[in-house]
Amino acid sequence: MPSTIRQSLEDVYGFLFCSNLLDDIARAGVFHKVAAGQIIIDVGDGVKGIPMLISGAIKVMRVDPEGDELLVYFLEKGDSCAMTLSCFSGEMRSSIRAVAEQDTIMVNVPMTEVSTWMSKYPAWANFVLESFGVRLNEMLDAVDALAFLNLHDRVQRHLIEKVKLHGSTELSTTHAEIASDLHTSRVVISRVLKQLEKEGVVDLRRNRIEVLEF
DNA sequence: ACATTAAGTGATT
DNA sequence: AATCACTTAATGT
Repeated sequence: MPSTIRQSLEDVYGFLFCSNLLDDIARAGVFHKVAAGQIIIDVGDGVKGIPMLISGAIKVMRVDPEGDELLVYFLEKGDSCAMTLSCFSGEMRSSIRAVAEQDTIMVNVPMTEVSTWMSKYPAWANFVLESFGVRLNEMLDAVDALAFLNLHDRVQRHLIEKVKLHGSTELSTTHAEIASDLHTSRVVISRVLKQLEKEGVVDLRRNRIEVLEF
């Protein structure tokens, strides 16, 4: 078991980190297997470390006081989450909700190690800073989409994102779920999807959307 | 066959 | 683009 964990770390992060650091991660990191749909962290939860994805995908979203959600970005294999990095000093609570988009394997690195390795391993410092930057940019993309794109284009973007993420043009999702991701109502998603179907962009069936054009 | 859940649609704001 | 108030279609028991 530990050897397979060490091996998957090697597979995903080996090109970035030396074997000493990989050993440290394997030793100090806490491994989690999360089933699709499961909430990994919720608004208000204490943040105990930074997650590093081994496989699968995680949906990161904002939640309004009524409990309605808005997708911010996805995390994939090799990604880390920047929001948790802002919890460096002191006890800070999560400002986002993270849900497993697929079955996911990840390792959680405790905050204490995150900071000691910053000075010990340049590659680690680089990784942390860079992933912070990438998250920030993805967040700006999400803001842009919200501010500048009409719903039609937002839906299309979202579908393409999902296709890339799942590595398949067959998406098993519902109109209601997309509506929740984009923070709108199911009825308008159904209408937008009907429109996209007329344009030949998608093929619609119950619980299934096939993206034909992207 | 019946109940439940997903999706389609016209009308209204 | 949102909401209401249905209708229709697909699926599970």
